Amino acid sequence: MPPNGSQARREEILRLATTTGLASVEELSRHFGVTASTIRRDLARLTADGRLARTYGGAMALNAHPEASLRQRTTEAYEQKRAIARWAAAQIQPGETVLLDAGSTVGALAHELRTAQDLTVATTGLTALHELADVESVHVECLGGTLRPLSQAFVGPLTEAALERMTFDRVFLSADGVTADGGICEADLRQTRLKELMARRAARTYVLAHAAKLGRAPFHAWATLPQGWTLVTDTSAAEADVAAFVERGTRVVLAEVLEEPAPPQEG
Amino acid sequence: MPPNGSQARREEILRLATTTGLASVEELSRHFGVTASTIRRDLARLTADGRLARTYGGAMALNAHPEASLRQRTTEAYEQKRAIARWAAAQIQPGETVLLDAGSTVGALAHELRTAQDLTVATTGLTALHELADVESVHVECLGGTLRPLSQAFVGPLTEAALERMTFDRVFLSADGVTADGGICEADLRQTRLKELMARRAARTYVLAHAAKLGRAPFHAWATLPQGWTLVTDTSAAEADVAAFVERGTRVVLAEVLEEPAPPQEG
DNA sequence: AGACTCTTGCGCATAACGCGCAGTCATGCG
DNA sequence: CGCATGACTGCGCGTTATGCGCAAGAGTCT
Repeated sequence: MPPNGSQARREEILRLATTTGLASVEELSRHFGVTASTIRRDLARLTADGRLARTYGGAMALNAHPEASLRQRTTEAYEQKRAIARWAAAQIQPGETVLLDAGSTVGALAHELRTAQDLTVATTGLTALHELADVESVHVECLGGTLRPLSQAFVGPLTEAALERMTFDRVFLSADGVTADGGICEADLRQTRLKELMARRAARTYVLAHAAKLGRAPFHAWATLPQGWTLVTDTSAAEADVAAFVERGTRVVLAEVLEEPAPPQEG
Repeated sequence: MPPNGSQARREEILRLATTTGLASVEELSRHFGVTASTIRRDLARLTADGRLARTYGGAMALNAHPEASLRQRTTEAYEQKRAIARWAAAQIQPGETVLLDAGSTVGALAHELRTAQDLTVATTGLTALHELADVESVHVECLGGTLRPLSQAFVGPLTEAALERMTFDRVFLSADGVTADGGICEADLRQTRLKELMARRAARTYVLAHAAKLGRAPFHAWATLPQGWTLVTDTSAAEADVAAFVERGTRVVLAEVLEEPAPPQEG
């Protein structure tokens, strides 16, 4: 027997919500033979614990489980990342095969590619995989490998072996930090090594990194890229940062954040 | 300029909801300089289109996009699948390395394994991957390959190549149909070939299929399994169906659906 | 036994909701 | 040019869900 009646009911509510996708207060109330108040209390508690989301007449499952940390990262500097992703998506020609790294900015690119038509996408990241999983018009190849929970990225021998079986028109890399002389900075040596391999398998290499990542070196593993790569950042980048890259012969693109949103005419 | 003022506002609302994660009616009302009624109308429309979910004071993003078809499959015969998954999870010993197929039943198994401690899971399915992506105590290996959107499964040369680099203590396979003489029935020959390979790489093979799948052959691609595999189904299986498997020397397990849920005392 | 915690049901004030009506603006047709 | 049409918005009202306080029941520990 479950430890506690009310606790068990909450778990069951959670289960119903995640499977059915939605559960109304009234339904739940009838199902358990308790008052709507009790159900409401349960839902309030579950919501407070961040385990589901409240809707008007009931509750719904939370996409939740992973991505709590990732989603947060996705939202920060979202406009910049989106602008970068848009520019990157525009570079891709019909019929090409591209390689997408893990990371939120590259994830934003994957989102842009949902509307693409004649395209093959290979990826080492779970984010891109998830973005494109239901898109029938895009051929998706997953390189596989060991999943790193934090970055939602695949690394290791399987990934590298898969890489050796493919080449790409373009590769889009993410980074924890980028410097003009060092290249890409990451937390994990396996990850930097993989990025180097990825760059080597593609005709054109792009690094997608919004302005805040330029000149930053939060970790100590580095990936050096072959000459002729393109840094795609946003217009908020400091001129000095950009200049450092240009001096080294790196092409720098400043993606513009376009202000399509409605007029915020505060009344 | 966007086509229409109200249309643009709705898109913006949607964008705010997906990035911020949540947007209140009042905030939106102030942001756009319109009445709460208008916002409510927008939200109602967006909700009706299935593009976001309504909450009490506002709206929130919908995890939405994938799984529409998959989630539906997940819910049907859910109790049976869960019982099967529980039994399967109980078989796995600490320190083992197991291989999980794609499919909703195996996905339920992956869900059960979220609480496992010392375990390595390899998978050819996106569902299992997603279930275990945020679980730090489980080591996850993705075999990669071509993603089939419908079944959310990886197939093809990359998957097979990755398989050749690993062996497993147990493999848990899904099936569109199972018969005593034919084995596993699937829609795609690549998928059946892969399942055969998977079975060959594991010391023990389990096929997870709820009662409705027994004796069914909805498609015409077949995977034959090596002797000594175990069929895991539920107690609602017809005796004749079960007998057919037992006669052929297949071990059959009937997982019991336990009725822990609250009394459905309809008033 | 008595105090305490947890939980539940009930009643009520409040806030959010949906709906209908009327006014505005742009478009299109006679 | 005038008027009908459709889309959109603001406003008011009745309906509904919500949250809170209070009291009662069940179980536990001292």
